[in-house]
Amino acid sequence: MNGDSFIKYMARQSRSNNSTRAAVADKREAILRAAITVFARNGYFNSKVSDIAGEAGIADGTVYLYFKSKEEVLHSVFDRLMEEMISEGEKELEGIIDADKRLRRIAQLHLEKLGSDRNLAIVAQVELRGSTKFMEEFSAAGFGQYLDIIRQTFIEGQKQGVFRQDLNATVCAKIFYGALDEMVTNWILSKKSYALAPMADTVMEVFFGGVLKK
Amino acid sequence: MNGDSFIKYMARQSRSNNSTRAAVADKREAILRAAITVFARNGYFNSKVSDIAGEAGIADGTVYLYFKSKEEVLHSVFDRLMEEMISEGEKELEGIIDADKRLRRIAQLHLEKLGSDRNLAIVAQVELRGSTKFMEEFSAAGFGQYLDIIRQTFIEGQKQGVFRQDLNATVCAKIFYGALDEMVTNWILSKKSYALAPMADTVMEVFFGGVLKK
DNA sequence: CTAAAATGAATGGCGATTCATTCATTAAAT
DNA sequence: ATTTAATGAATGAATCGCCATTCATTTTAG
Repeated sequence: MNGDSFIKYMARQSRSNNSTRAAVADKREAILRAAITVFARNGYFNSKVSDIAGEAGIADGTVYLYFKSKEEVLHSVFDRLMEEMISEGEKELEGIIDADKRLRRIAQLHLEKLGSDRNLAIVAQVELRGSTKFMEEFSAAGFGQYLDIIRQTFIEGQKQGVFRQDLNATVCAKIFYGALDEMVTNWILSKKSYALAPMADTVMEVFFGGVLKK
Repeated sequence: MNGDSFIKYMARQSRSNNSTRAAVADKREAILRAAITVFARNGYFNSKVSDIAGEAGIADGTVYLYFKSKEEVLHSVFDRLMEEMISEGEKELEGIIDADKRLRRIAQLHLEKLGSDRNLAIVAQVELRGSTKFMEEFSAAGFGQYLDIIRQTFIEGQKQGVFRQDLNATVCAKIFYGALDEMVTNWILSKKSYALAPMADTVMEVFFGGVLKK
């Protein structure tokens, strides 16, 4: 009748396969994925909880069995993203000693991560900045931590003697992050479809060598 | 009784002093200023029209005599800002020939403009990005134009032989803009109060020369 | 059969927008 | 000059639709 039936049927099927704990995690996961899709499409404030539920193939009320409020859903999206970016980053960087190589790897990972999920990128770029309230919470938490990793890496590079010592590490970290961030923003806005990750090379080229002819 | 009387009295006074046209412009202006203050404090979606009216010292309904809707108020804020940045920029750049000097001046103007009005900067950085809808409208209009001026300047620099010719002008323009943008974002989020404009120097230093030790 | 999970209709509050009314100002009439 | 009428800007209480959240009922699982 209303077209939901197939989705709902599949949801029941998959639930019945799993242990309770796994099923709970799955459903949370499904709601988060649905939320990312819906938020990316309409923005947080224009998205209805019923949209998220519909996208996830569940009833409106079910969302509230897994999240306290609509706002908590958005929070959870960010929490998980920052957690993933930082932990995946740490693992990837483990073996790399040279600060310049580390920075290059961070740039690649950053663009790979967001370039691999356009909806997630939209939510991250758009909604995270969508309210100063959220920004303040995040600049104090995940985002500040992320920027700090870049800053520390830069300072390391200065100690290693590969980076100019006359430059302020904090500002350089912001320039580095800002450049990457702009690549992502333009990528999500662009009508053309192109790969995001390769742009890391040009960013590093400029960040390391500058644009002036020698 | 309700504390409005003085403000309302002044409003009436000022109306009676001016020609109708000037009075209309003034009131529009007052509403826009109030909106910038309120949007900066609460974000667009959390701001009520009655908040804006209250901040402007007028009745709720009066807002609708000057703007079709709440959304149009936000739009007008952006329209005016982009218009100002581009026209002021063009005027300032008139006498400057060298592309590197032009870019430096653009960076200074950008940070001076937003650094001189924190509330405006908050609305520009946060709300403009706060919905894909707005972003799309603006990347097609004012913002795209702004980025293009930077790109053209870069290409000019390549022709003049001051910038490396092996770099993609579009990407370099984005890096340049992204770096500036990040300075502004961090500035509005920071609890510390510092001057934004001087950071243009460090940005140019890195953008021109890179961070690697020669 | 019992407990847990899911449902979705109903609720309640909020806030953008409207519009009947007020009132200062200006124009017209005497 | 004084009174009267017309104007339209401004008001703010009332409206109306929307949507987050709740909860009585139903379905599923063990």
